[in-house]
Order: sequence, then C-alpha cells, then structure tokens
Amino acid sequence: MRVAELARQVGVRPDTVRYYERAGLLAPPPRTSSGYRQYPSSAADRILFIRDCQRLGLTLREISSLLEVRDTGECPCEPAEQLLRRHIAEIDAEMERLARLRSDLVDMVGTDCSPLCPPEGR
Amino acid sequence: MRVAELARQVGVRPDTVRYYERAGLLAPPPRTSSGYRQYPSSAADRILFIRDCQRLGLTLREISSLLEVRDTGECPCEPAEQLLRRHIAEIDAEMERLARLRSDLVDMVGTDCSPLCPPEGR
DNA sequence: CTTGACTTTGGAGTGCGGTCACAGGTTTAG
DNA sequence: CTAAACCTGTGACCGCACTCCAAAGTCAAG
Repeated sequence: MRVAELARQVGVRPDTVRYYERAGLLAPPPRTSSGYRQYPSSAADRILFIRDCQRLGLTLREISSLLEVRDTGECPCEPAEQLLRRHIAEIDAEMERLARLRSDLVDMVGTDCSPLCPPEGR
Repeated sequence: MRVAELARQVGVRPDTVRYYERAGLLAPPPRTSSGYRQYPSSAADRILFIRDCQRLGLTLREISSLLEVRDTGECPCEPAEQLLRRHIAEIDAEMERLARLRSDLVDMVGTDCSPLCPPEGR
C-alpha cells in the first residue's frame, strides 16, 4: 500500500507519515521501481500505536523510546509503565496548578475592581 | 533608568523588555543622545501588569488588548473580567481532559500488560 | 587609557508536531 | 492520449514567548 492509503487507514495525513519516518519512528519502507513507498499492512499498527501513545500525552521522543524496546521483541510494558507513572505525576502537578489558578481567577472575577485592574494615575 | 535596571527591578531580562516593545506591549521610550532607552519609573508598573496577567494564564495578545483599554484611561476591568471568565471555562475544560486522561493512565498502569503494549507478532 | 560592563540593531534559534509549497515524475481511469 | 490524482525530496513555515548572537558603539571606574 502507498503512503496516502496507509495515512487514510489510520486517520493521519501522508505528510505526517513521512514526518514520522524522518523523525525515526517509522523505518523507511521498501520502494517501488519508481521510488514510491510501499508499506506492508503491519505499518498501520505501528502508527496506531504511536497515536495511542500520543492520546496518553506521551511525546514523540518518549514514544520513540518505547518503539525501540518494542522493536527488540520485548514487551514495552515495563518502560511504558514507568513513563506512564511519571506522566500521572505530571498531570497531578498540572491539575494542582490549574486548580490554584482557577481559584485565583474566581476570586478576581468576584472582586469589584481587581488588583489587576487599577490604572489609577499610571 | 536604562533597560537593564528596569529589567532587574521587575525580574525579567533586558531582551524581554525589548521584546515587549517590539510586540507592541510597551511604547518605545525616549532615548539618550547616544541612543540608549531611558525609561521613566512608571515603566516598571506596566511590565508588572503584564507579568501579573501572564501569571493568570493570559497570552501576550490578550494582555495587549487589556493594555489598549488601560491606555485610554478606562478601567480594563470589564474586558478583563470577560477574558478571565473565558479563561476559567478553558481551565475547567482542561482539568476535565486531564482527569479523564489520568484515569485512563491509572487503569492502564494497573493492568498486567496494557492494551498499549502487546507486540505479539507485529 | 584601558578594561569591562553596559547598550544598540536585526535576525536567527529554541521546542513541539506537524503542515504546506514547489516543481517535477508516475499511475490510472476513461 | 489526456487529465486527474497520486507520488517524490527539500525546505520553509505555523504559534508561543522568549533567548541569544554578532558587531559595533558608549560609559564608568581605576
């Protein structure tokens, strides 16, 4: 299958597939005699794995490291679990930050003229 | 006062002050005969206003629009309140997204070998 | 007078994950 | 045979808010 078909199957753009290849997440596929990329159907799984990981908030760099493990044939579960745990901690930190921010904002909106506001004589 | 002194007072870098000027958040100050920027002490307030707004999660673009109002002499409270309300809504949406993501991650970490993992025969 | 700390400008680089434009070659349906 | 739809590589561009660079000019202390 060619790049557009693969991209269509997994719901990304052809450019994105080529980008993943450039970024080292996808091995360069074999080419037809005219130079077109020819993907085996298994290529779709790999991209879906990438998208799944992205949905979980992992960066391409992190995903790349999981793929490296996966490519050795090992289950990437263990390193993935570490990444995910770290990610949960980051999410917790971010949620706390947002919660604090939110209450600051709510306080400020409740005020008549916020501490942010006063343009008195400035 | 020159740019480094102003920057030091408000805790940013001189480059940042010049950047704000380029970005239209700070009016170009008068210059000395040799071309150095000469800031009145009131310049510090403006930068502190910018930083306060940033701490509340506003973008420079949004802050710029508040400053425009402030520069007319009007209290920027009303437009600010709208911005802040919108921001609260965005924060709520983001917190919900993170909460969902977090529970997905926790489920996944709890699993023996996550749905993300299986490299079986791929 | 020299040294070092400041200042100026314009432009480029950072990280992230793509996205698009260009100019030309290929394939496929009708 | 032709037109549309694909493909190629290279490289620029997006937003965001800085941050840094070079090269040259200025200023203050010793």
